Amino acid sequence: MGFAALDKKWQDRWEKAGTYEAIEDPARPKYYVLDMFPYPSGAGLHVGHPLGYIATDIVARYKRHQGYAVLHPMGFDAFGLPAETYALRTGIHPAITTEQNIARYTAQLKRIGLGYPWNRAVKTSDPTYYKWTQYIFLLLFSHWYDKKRQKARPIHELTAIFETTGNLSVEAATSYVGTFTAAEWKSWNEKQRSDVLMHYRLAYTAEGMVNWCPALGTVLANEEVKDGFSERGGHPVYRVPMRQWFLRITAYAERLLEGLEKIDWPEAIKEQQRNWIGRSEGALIYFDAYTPAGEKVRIEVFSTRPDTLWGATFLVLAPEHPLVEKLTAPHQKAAVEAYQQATQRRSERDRLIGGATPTGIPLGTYAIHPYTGEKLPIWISDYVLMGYGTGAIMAVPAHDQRDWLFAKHFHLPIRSILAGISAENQAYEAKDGILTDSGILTGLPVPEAIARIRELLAQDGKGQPTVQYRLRDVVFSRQRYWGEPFPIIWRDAIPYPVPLEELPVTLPPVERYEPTGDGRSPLARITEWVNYQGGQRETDTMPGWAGSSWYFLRYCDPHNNTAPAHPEKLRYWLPVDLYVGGAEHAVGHLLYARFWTHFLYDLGLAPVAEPFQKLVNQGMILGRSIIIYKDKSAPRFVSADLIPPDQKANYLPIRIDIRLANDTQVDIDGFRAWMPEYQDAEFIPNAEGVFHGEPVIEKMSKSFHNVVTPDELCETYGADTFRLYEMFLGPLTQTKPWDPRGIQGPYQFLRRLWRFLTQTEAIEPFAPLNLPLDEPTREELRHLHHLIKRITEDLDRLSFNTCVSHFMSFLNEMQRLGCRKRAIWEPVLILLEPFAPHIASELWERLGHTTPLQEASWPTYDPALLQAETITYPVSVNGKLRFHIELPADFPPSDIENHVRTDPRLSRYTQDKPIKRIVVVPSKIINVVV
RNA sequence: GCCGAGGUGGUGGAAUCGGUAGACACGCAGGACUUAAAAUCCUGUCGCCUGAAAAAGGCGGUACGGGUUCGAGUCCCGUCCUCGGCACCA
Repeated sequence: MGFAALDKKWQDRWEKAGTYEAIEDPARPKYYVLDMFPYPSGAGLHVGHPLGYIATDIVARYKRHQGYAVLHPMGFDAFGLPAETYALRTGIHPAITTEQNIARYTAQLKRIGLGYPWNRAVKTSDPTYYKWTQYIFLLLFSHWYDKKRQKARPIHELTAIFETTGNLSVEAATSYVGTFTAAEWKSWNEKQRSDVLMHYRLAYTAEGMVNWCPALGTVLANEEVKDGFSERGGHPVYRVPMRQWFLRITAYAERLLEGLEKIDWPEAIKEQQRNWIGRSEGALIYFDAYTPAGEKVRIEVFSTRPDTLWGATFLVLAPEHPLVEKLTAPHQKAAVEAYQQATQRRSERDRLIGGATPTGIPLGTYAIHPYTGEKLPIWISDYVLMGYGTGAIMAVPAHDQRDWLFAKHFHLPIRSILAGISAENQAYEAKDGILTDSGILTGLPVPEAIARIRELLAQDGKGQPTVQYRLRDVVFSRQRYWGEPFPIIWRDAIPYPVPLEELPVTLPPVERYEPTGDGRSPLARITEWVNYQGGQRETDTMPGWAGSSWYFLRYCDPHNNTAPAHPEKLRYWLPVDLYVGGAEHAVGHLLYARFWTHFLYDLGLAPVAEPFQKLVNQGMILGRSIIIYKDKSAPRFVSADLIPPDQKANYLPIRIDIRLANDTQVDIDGFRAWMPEYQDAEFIPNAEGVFHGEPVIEKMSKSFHNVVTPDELCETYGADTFRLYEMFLGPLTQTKPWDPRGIQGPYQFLRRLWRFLTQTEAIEPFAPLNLPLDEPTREELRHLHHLIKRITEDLDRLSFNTCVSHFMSFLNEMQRLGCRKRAIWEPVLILLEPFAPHIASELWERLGHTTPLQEASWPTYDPALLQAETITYPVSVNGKLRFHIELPADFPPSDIENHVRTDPRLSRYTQDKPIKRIVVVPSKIINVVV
């Protein structure tokens, strides 16, 4: 039976009729259900990709039947590295490859019958879209974060404050250290002011450490660097400071943390975001130190355990700490510089992992303990990171394991400040105990000591209570071609925004896609583009996640040419009620999108701060590869079932194209044709004359030859079978293997359904469907209403796999009863529509309906009908099930106990012991206790 | 090491508030139809035991060991294992 013919008929018709367009309707409640839009790669979709899309499609259709105005859009995250790499190799413009891939994706998605409003599709690489990405960037550039008001404010309000009071009264999220007065501000020139403002802007440039590989002439990602050398080519890589764009996401750390409490997301993702933000409370402590020249400087350290101040025996600075140079004694200068250089070679990531043996160098100078006046030696070590806290710590080896290791290795003193605690063999890190030898803190328990010292430090001007976040400002520039250009013009080292009316700044055509030799993006080579009205354009581009940080807003108003989206439309649709996608975006996209939405909320441009009310992570679908074994010493393949496990080492495993296998049975001729180099190899089948491969469950990938595409399945079985099977595979959130055999189940179900209702195998030609008009029996109605209840409830809790089972059970039951009655089956078609829209629509039309099935309203169930005429109670004695007892539904509950007591079967199990009591749970169970 | 999720037949999985396991499907076995195959339909399918067999019945069973309860896959405590994330963050 060719269901594929039906697919085409209905897909064409839906497209013509605009069946799935989303329409704002103030009279209806709205429902916004969103998929994580894909990056359109050259490989196309495999069966793993659409899992989430099918789930959301089902939800969208279900909500539509329930009378909601539904928005369920799709688009493409179209900027990205693969298209650029491909362009590097072939010279074909990424825009062309991207366009082709999008066309392919779109066709594949339509083939599955997904009901997207394609007129709302967004494409991040489209200038009409990235115009607004650039616009939002400029908003970030022109705003600062006011900690007092807890929101972003325009930068001109900040300069107004500077002009009247300097920065003394400003509590901002800033990297500016120090204070200035209004007079000072006014005395500065434009460049000086611009530099100061850079420390306040939410999008700013700063020197950031990057992995620079001179031999390759490019900047590398952390993942591309191994032990200081490039993964490709093995060239040395240096950590060098380069000017980069950053977004001040740290300004929103607290709100991003708090916001998690209000949203319905998987605990695992929330926890990851919490860890990523990494809030910790502690204190800044100021240590005075003297340079070899006698100058007094202040070292600020951060500690979550300020109570251990009396246990500090030395200070450690990050090698890149700005005070290192000043504080280095002359006799240590050479060693310190050598150490700094060695550190530079290693990426931050490697520094954290390495750590078997501590390394470090003493500066030869000392810091003064703020309370005891003791001289503490100052060291540098790469276990202290410049990027966290202040880049300097007070080392308390007795109560911090890292400090302990360091102190042991360099024979530095270890001093426990907890009564009765020895730190001889390891650090004691638990936050309990009573302090000793700690001046004014002596005798206090740890928690009280922490509170006390935080107050004291502030009182004495020797420090202050602080909250630190692990979260860091995020690098926002890439030295790449295929991304959004920055709408920024540099003049005399001052960045100026491109005027709004000149947006978008479009990506110019370029002849070569490689980065330039000095680590700038390919755009830097196009002088006529770079030079602009006496200035130079910014030549970096934005990272891949820029466009995906707000696309869900654009869907609400995708063609707006005067704003990212009209506030009224955003107010109607937002927030996203259900967002489905992979867990790999836990701390990337999902955090950035929240950050941007919080920011736009502050500006009144988004109606909510949290964009995604409910989030669900769909599980991965794994592939099933087939491996065949070749004798290592001869051109001979041996059937897998003939090889004892201990002999496997003598064979070379080769993955074959999954299409050459029928289950584990291998098509040998097919294999020979597929891999001609083994044309003449010998194949040894098992005793039955069959040659077997061995199945392996692993990621679906082209290189494993185990990719199954939705297209081939839709052609063979029809889109509805495919949809049903994807859902039937298991719970949405779970990782599960693709079993090619299992598709038979849903396929049989749909065929059986079709045959049973139409009484024919034939799909075409179109024939009216005459179902008996008889009154359904009570039993038939009960089955129907039971189905309605189960499907509705299971859809509400996103349990799609059980829905499919319910449909199958129901058909079994109706076949057993021989019930084809119209009154029963008509509502079932509505229930089935979200899952199998093509077949359900066809049957609906054959029943004589002229309005589309999609507009039918969802049936409701009658609880009274679910009540059976009799109730069968399981009767257990002392918890063991013994027999069943059937009672009329209206049997008075109070009489049940007596009824059971007199049942002749009971005595057999009570063994004449007296009955202690009888527990009756109405309509559930009866338990006799003896 | 820390955090999170989970462990149920040959397989995918079901059991929503604790209610007396294994729904639904795959696979497998047997049968009907067929010259045959495909397709379709029917029967069986957690293990062990009583029974010639059908019927019927008994015992054990949801990673392991305890506990709470009339009753535990479900709740509590401890142990083991698997998967995912983080990992010198002071």
